[in-house]
Amino acid sequence: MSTDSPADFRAGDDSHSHRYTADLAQQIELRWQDRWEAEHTFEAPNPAGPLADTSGLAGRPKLFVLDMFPYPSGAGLHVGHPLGYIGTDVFGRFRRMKGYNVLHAIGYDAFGLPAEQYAIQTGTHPRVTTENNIANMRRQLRRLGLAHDQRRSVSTTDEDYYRWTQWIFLQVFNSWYDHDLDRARPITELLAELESGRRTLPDGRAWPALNAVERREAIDSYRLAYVSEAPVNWCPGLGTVLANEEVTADGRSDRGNFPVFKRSMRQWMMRITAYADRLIEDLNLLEWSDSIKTMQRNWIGRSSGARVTFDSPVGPITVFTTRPDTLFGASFLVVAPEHPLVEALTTPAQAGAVTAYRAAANSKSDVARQVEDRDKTGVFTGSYATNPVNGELVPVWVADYVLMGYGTGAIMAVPCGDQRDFEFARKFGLPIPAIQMPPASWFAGHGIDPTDDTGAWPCAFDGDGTYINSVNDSISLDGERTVAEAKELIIPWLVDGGSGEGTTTYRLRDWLFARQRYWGEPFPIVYDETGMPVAIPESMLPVTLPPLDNFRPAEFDPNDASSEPDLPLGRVKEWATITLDLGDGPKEYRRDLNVMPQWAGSCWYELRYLDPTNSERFVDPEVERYWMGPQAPGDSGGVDLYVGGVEHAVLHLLYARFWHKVLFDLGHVSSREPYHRLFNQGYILAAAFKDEREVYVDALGVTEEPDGTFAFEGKPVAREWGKMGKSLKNAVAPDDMYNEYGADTLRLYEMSMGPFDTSRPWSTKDVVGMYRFLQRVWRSFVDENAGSFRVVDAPCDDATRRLLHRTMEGVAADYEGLRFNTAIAKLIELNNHITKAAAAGLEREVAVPFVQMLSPLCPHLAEELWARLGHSGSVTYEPFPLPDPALLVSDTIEYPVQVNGKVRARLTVPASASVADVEAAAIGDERVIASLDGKTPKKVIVVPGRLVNIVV
RNA sequence: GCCCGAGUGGCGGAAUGGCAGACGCGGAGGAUUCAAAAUCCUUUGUUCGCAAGGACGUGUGGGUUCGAAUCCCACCUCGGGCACCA
Repeated sequence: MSTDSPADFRAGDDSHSHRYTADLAQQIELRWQDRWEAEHTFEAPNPAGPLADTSGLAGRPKLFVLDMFPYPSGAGLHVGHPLGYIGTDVFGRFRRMKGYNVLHAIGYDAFGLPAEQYAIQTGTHPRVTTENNIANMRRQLRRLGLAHDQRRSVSTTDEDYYRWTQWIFLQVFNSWYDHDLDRARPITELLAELESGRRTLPDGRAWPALNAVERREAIDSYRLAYVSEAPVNWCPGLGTVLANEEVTADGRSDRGNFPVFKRSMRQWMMRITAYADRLIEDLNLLEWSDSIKTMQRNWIGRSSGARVTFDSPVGPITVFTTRPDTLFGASFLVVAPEHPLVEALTTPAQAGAVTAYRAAANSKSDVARQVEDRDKTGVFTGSYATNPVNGELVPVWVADYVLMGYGTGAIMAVPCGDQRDFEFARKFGLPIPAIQMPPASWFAGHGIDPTDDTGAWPCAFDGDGTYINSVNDSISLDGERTVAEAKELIIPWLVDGGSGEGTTTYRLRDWLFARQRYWGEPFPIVYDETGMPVAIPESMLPVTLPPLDNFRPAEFDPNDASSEPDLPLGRVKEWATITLDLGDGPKEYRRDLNVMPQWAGSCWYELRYLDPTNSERFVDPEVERYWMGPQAPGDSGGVDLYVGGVEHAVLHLLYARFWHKVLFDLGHVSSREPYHRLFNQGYILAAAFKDEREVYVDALGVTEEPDGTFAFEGKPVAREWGKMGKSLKNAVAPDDMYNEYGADTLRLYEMSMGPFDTSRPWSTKDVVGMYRFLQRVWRSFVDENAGSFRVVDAPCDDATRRLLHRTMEGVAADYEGLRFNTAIAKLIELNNHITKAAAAGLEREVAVPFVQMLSPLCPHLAEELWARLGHSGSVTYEPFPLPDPALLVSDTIEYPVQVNGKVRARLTVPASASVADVEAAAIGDERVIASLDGKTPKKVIVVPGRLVNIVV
């Protein structure tokens, strides 16, 4: 038997000419999709500007629901992609019926590496492939019946769009971070402060004493977007540098899995580190899952501690530590091989060893340093530094377990309290003085007797213990106190003595923003004769991407760390220079030849959805305030519901929050955060099959053998599960599902598979369950043989009415909580009841709310039935049915009666029965008496409305 | 190693302190059909029993409770994130 092949499940023709078949579904669906478009059904009015229609707003609360910005793939959509889109569509449609003005749109994140690589593969210009791919994706999404406002469907590659991406870049470029006010401000205000003398430069130079070039350099050093020579991630395999966030833990590109090398290069950076604290603090304002918040906090990696200065013969060495309370236990220093003082520290006797060690460390990639050798290596420099708490001379070592990129690139080693230092000290025979006495439990846990002789310790001790040996003339930490208490004692002492200060460091680095590729937004920047960047005037935006036939990047050996970036835009000689008059007469300028990373366009797209046709501003402030403004004092504002996969936990979500905060600081938006509520939907997984060469075979061609094994073309293959996609050869196209079952069935199936936030395996053979459900629904309304409408005006019976109203209550709550799978189960139960109860015809009082409840999930079928019920308009804005509270409570209650927790009988009593009545009835029940077997009940628990439990 | 999340029938899942397995797939039996597909009806956790009915059952072991899939502790397995970050 073949598995997962749509052809095997094709709904066949049959003699019932009025049955709900795939063909009928298709007719209905296409008809309603055309009508929605013609009637502009899903266009959401703005409060101002070209999309304004204030009559449509009257009294409606707003809802902005958003899907993560999709990349229009050349392979088209598979059924895994629309899972989130269907969920947001159902929710949006439900809220429309609850009276909301709902903004739901989707656009295209079409710049970037994948689009360029696809173009290279197909030998077609990315402009062409991108447009084709977008057209195909629009077609596929339209066929799903999503209630999107088409007017708002932007693409990052549209000149009207990237003009504003460049404009925002200039806002960032023309801003600086005022740490006193804790917000970004225009660079012009900085200039004014420096000129007036209200602010002085950090290095103490006087502003009037600087020449014009020095002044520009000083200003440039404040900008939120700046060019700097710094270690970057160079990826020859992709021909570009990458942001830290785009490099995996094992030192490879997250796209393409190519090796990445640390190299020093001059590159554009964005000062996201200025926002590190706010990016952490404002997480508290957001409705995001704890796991995503934790991932962001971890990525930013804030740790508080102290900088402590150790004097040395060649000058002070500053170390960063999170445990200044352990200073008395610092028995040596370790500096990174790249530390600037290494050369000076090295004594002639040690020169050979140090030079060799540095060379070896340098030749190893970061990957090798971090992954291959966890075994500690290092060499002594020959020099000693002075521990400020006790004046002891401690040796200074060089070791590659200390990273130049974190803290100060130098550490004080406290081997008794830090496992890495402990291992290092053990290996090189360095002293391990104890400065804390661990609790007895710690010794017991390691099976040794308590001792302050660290020679007996199996590992370092990290925690609260009794401080010992931590005394000098002016301070004592000795005695029982927590780590936090000890830190509070030592930091003021360090400050008083001028040997240290409390400080905070971050793992987060500034965002490397330039890419040496073709398919991206050009920088709106030129360089003059000084080589310093100059902004292109806003009036000249957009800086359009020049046409280029040979847009391929130079091909490098992915392992060639010494290769140099080759900028495709540099090939357009006539574009690379430009004559401009920027106020001092026409001059020739060199253009910036980098392009922006793909993240740029997705950092602000939700704002453009709000006001896509505005040619004056990136978004009208009134429109932004309406859709995204804070809803109450202290509210962050932002998108009401943002749905997407968890893979953007740090990349997109961190960058977009950063840009949004800059725009907020500059007064361009009223919301502090772009995405108020984030919901991570699960993925659709699918079986993938590998043959004996470990190569994936087309899953559609795999058959299941009677013994439960799998075969492809007669040969055995092994099954595994993975995200649906091209690389695993297990993609199922939505187009096939529309053809075999219709879009409503596909929507229903995807929503019924499981909870919205968990991943679930796709199973084409299961789709038929939802198809049968819709056939039964149709059959309830339409006579399959005659084609006549079965809805009658007679009232329904009491049991049906009660079930109907319970369903109204439950389905509404499920939609609101994004529990679409249980909402569907409730609708199926109601329909299963109807098919038995309404044999003579379906009562209108059931039919009307049933269609309304079904419509968010299956809008096409619902519209069709709604029309047959006699309505001329769409069901989209009909109020969602409200249950009658009186019908939600019943006259009688059935109590299960347990004896010692096991159900032994059932008891039906009037709802008005008192606890005592229920208890008496339970004890008197003959089945209960039989179960008691003559024993006397010790206790009888009656939970009103739930059950009775008798304890013997 | 550290931090999250999850383990329930043959399968996807429901129940978040109160009748375990809603709903769907698959299986079994039946209706329809010349036959099949499709569709419809009945049934379907395991096990003992002719039956009535009983026993067992939510990864494992313990605990709290009248009562635990649900809460607590320990462990096992799987998935995700971070990882020489001082």
